[in-house]
Amino acid sequence: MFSFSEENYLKAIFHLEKKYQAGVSTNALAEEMETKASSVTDMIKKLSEKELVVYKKYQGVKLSELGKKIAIQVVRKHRLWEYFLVEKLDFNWDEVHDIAEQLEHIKSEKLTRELDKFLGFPKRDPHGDPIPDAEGNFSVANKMLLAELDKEEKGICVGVKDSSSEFLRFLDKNNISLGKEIKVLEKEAFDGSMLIVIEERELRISQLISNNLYIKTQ
Amino acid sequence: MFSFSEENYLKAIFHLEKKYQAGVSTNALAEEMETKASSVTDMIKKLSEKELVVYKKYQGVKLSELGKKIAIQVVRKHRLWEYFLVEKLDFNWDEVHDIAEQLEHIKSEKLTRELDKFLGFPKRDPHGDPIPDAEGNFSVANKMLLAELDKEEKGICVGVKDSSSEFLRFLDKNNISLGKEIKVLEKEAFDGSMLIVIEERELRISQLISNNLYIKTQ
DNA sequence: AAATAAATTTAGACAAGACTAAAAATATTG
DNA sequence: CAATATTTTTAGTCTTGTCTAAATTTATTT
Repeated sequence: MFSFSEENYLKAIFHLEKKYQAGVSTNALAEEMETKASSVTDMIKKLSEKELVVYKKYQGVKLSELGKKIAIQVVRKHRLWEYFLVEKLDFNWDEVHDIAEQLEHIKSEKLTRELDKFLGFPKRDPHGDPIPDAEGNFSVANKMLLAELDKEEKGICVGVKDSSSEFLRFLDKNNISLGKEIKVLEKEAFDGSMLIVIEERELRISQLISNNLYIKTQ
Repeated sequence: MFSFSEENYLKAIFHLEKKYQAGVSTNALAEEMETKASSVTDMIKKLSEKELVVYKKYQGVKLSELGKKIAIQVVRKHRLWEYFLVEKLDFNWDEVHDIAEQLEHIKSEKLTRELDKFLGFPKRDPHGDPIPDAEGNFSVANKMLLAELDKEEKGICVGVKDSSSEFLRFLDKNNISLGKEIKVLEKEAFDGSMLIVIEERELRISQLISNNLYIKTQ
């Protein structure tokens, strides 16, 4: 059907469209794909001929309806496999990305459906990102950054913005993980740090941390 | 590490070596890989340069120790995934081959180890073929063809020789599946057909069938 | 608004893996 | 054992996806 490379481009455009609704620039895509701008131009032309993207020279690129559909299926597979690796094979949530990058390209609708069923139709992957259903619908999450919470407000940890191994290990070390409730006790205006309660423990975290933790509020 | 194509060639040579111990011919490999002899020559040269195979012009090809190790790992992954698909995702044993052909190339030693553990270290895949362990050892199977059994002998169905969908569906229809005991009641010298008992049912099967069913004897 | 800077595209090249057609080596046969 | 047939290899081409370097377009300055 579509090559790994084509699928990776579609997925990258899908993610970048959130930030650049007007159209994803060649350079932004090149950076995301860790390749050169000229290679991106080449690939965009091919995707455009296949009507997977809408492209006008020098104007950036957007996904077509078809392109978006395919991108979402790749994202769906990626996140289902991540869930599988963590929940069934005891992987740590900072180890699964590279393997899921491979597994997301396995072609079999039935496999994806059956995997979803086997996992109990999970709604979020181990990083808290929503898993689209078979039709491509996200059961949307009103997640926000912990940093946006005010004093005395609370929420449930549902994901991370920065998913680097370093950050994930920091969270593990401090026993911050998905599903746990976090309450803000104090916010320090001076440096943006906050004092939080998690599992009865008080913890002071810097703004860098609270800016990279997603929580779901009631 | 190695490309999908390289891994597929190594696997094909591994399988063909059972039949052609003296060396696998270019044509045999071309047929197995469903490609042209000239393409095979090209690839063999590359594998030879990487010391994955031993090759002398016009003399056929054999796996090196390294090549064999890699081939066995691919076979291991293929069979573990087949087992996963049938046992965990409720696939039928005639549906899993094409998907396992894709999954066998996923690169992660940890994934393979964890999958093996998750599945309970199975010894045979759904077609009855042995699954090598992490070190590449087959816990060998003394399987034989049902056709080789004599009157009044019995065995346990452990696999198929022909794994075409047609054959597998025939078996399902007649409720012949892995793990079931089969006893030979009569053998007809004239046409090679036999009368067997399986789960208290008597069934007459042709020699074509008994020649394609592997059983394990005590 | 011209001049410079930045972004993007084009042109030409390369590696992997495949193909066709032709040449060379090995096998088989009368 | 020469003649024919078969197998295998070589030579040259193609596609995919990438690259560098140069050209072109758009954006930003002064």
